[in-house]
Amino acid sequence: MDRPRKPTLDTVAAAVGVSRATVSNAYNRPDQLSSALRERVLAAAATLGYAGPDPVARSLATRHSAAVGFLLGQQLSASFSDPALSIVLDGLASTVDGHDHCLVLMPGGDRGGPRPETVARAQADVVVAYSLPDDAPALEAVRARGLPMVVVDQPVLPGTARVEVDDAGGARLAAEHLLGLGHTRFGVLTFPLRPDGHTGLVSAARLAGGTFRVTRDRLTGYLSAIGDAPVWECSGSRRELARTGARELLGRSPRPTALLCASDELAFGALQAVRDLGLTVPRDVSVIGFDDVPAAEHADPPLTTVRQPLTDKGRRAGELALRLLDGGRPGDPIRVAVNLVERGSTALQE
Amino acid sequence: MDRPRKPTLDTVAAAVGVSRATVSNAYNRPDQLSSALRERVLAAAATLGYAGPDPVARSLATRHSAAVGFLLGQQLSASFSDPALSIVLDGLASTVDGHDHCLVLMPGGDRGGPRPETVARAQADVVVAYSLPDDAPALEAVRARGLPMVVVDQPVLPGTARVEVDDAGGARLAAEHLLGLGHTRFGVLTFPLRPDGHTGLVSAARLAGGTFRVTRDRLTGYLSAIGDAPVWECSGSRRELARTGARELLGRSPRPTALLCASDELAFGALQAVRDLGLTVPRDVSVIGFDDVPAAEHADPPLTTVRQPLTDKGRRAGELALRLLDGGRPGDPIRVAVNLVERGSTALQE
DNA sequence: GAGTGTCGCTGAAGCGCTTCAGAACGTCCA
DNA sequence: TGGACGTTCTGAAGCGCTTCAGCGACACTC
Repeated sequence: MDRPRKPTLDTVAAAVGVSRATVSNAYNRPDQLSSALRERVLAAAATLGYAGPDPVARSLATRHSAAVGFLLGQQLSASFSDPALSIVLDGLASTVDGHDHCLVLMPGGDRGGPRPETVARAQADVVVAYSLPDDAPALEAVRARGLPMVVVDQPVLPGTARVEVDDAGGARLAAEHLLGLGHTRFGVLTFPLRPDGHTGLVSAARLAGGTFRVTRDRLTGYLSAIGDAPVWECSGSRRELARTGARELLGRSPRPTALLCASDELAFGALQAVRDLGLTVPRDVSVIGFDDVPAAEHADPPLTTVRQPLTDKGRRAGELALRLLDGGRPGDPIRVAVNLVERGSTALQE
Repeated sequence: MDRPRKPTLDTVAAAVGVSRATVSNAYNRPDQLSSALRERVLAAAATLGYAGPDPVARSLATRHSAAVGFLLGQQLSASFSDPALSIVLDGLASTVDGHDHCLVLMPGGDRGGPRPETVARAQADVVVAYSLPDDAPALEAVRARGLPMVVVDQPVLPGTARVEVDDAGGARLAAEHLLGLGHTRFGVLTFPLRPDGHTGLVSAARLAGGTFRVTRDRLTGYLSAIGDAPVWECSGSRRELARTGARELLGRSPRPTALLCASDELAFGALQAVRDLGLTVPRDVSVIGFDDVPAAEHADPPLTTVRQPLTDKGRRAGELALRLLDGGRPGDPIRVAVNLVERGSTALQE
């Protein structure tokens, strides 16, 4: 069953009796031919069932592909359930989408980031990396291909554009807020330090050897202000995991009076855990988050948290990506600001 | 500033002193040359900084691109906050990722589905469409390009592979459950019938003219069992919108004793609305959802809902996509099963 | 009426790769 | 010894497009 061969530029050119260049121009540079001829070309294309220049061939000839690659540190499912990531991605998408670009998603497996083979085959001419572990093999694969890259929340890589957040500073802000309220006994809840599925209390060695920069920085920010405190690591930024972890932390004696969480998502789990134990936030336990996702404001009680401009981060990343796409230089890192948003989940500790 | 031209196959071939075909074989058909030579080629490539065959050129030559396109009915932001979509996408991704394929996301604008231009330029050789409106222009664009397509939750398109769910049957199951519990006064909460941002009560005409098949079917399922009932349409499947809508419905007199929601996400908003009014689920109001996303089980109270196997749906879509990629025929539609999961959000109505 | 533009179109090179039909050179068996 | 076969490598065609120099032809200008 040989289906009719797909029409190409040549097919159309032959049908109209013009050169191939002219048909190409009809699609790409309407000013290069008379509009009458252009109409004839387009009409012929329509009757022949020609849907326009083949994207792959066009990419080869023009040497760019109108696609932005996105390197994810986790599986797609985890990514999609992470509101912070979703918002960043949305900011990014809203920027690049307006320019007829597609997003090529390269999800990470368990090993922290996409497989290098996936990167090697992906048709994108700029790549955005987001919260990968420092040693993700995909980063090397991107470098090897010589693709321009913008890294968000990521280790400093030479030659890349960057969007940075002062995670440590933000975390310190949160810790100092609690200190100012008179808290002295803390528990810390965090998402992974390494992509190995670990759950439980974190040793100093593990903390120091963490490969997720964001995690390390937030924890460092917390601990540098409050001194030593038990840190519970969840294997993902999921509230159910945090609920379990928070119960562990609250079960220690003396019981912490404040829980510092590496993300809002974890803080939501902590709020639930406090309720589970018949305690009240913030009377018995203060809880503080990080990110300020939309749900933070609507939590019960509304969550005190460190705000980072997530949409903006994504948008900035998108703009940088577009700039690199145009052959621009990476330029200086863009730093976005963080600030503390005081709401109802933290209170004075008598 | 002319950066050194990127090495190509020829560069490597020249360096090693072999033909271009041999270098190509070193990457693609190791059995076609001695392993000693292969080693030399690969070593030369490494020192030259050659990262392997260019994906675009390779795609042009082989006429396939190892990418699966995904047509989204909504903007990326909405997509990422939709747990059901996320789970489907994850199932899909886990299937195609194992085969070194990437996912090319084509987000929809406000108009219901991606712009045709985006589709025309996307480098994918199979496309998965998910919950687009019946009349999405992107569908026509895919057809025009002659790309194979698998449609999920979608109108029947000739020549496409399909994954289907009995939405109407599932909804009827839910409605009959409530009827069996003695309920007689209902309210229905739904996500959009058309991609026009409408919020508020739904007229019969609007219902009949809805362009989202899933919405239409679920509502039809509900209403065919319970008879007439007020239907509130939210402009997205977001719990905050549902919370508002549910408050409206519960404000009517006589007050409904049961709320049927087109998705779990909407049901979560409904639960909140009931609480807002100082009422209790399920004593005062029963609430039922659709999808059975993971959070349904952990809701307060745990949500009675119609379960559809979301991950499985995505996986099936992925398998179909891979089959089409291999030149396979679409075959018969795959139907996945739905069933009622009774939990704590529904109860007898005295 | 020679010089200068502009407009509309074409020819041909080239983007970086795959692939297929051989060529060259053993090896093996009869 | 010679033919059949394998193995290893190569030459060249071709994937479908963009783009750039250039060519007529026609319209202006002084």
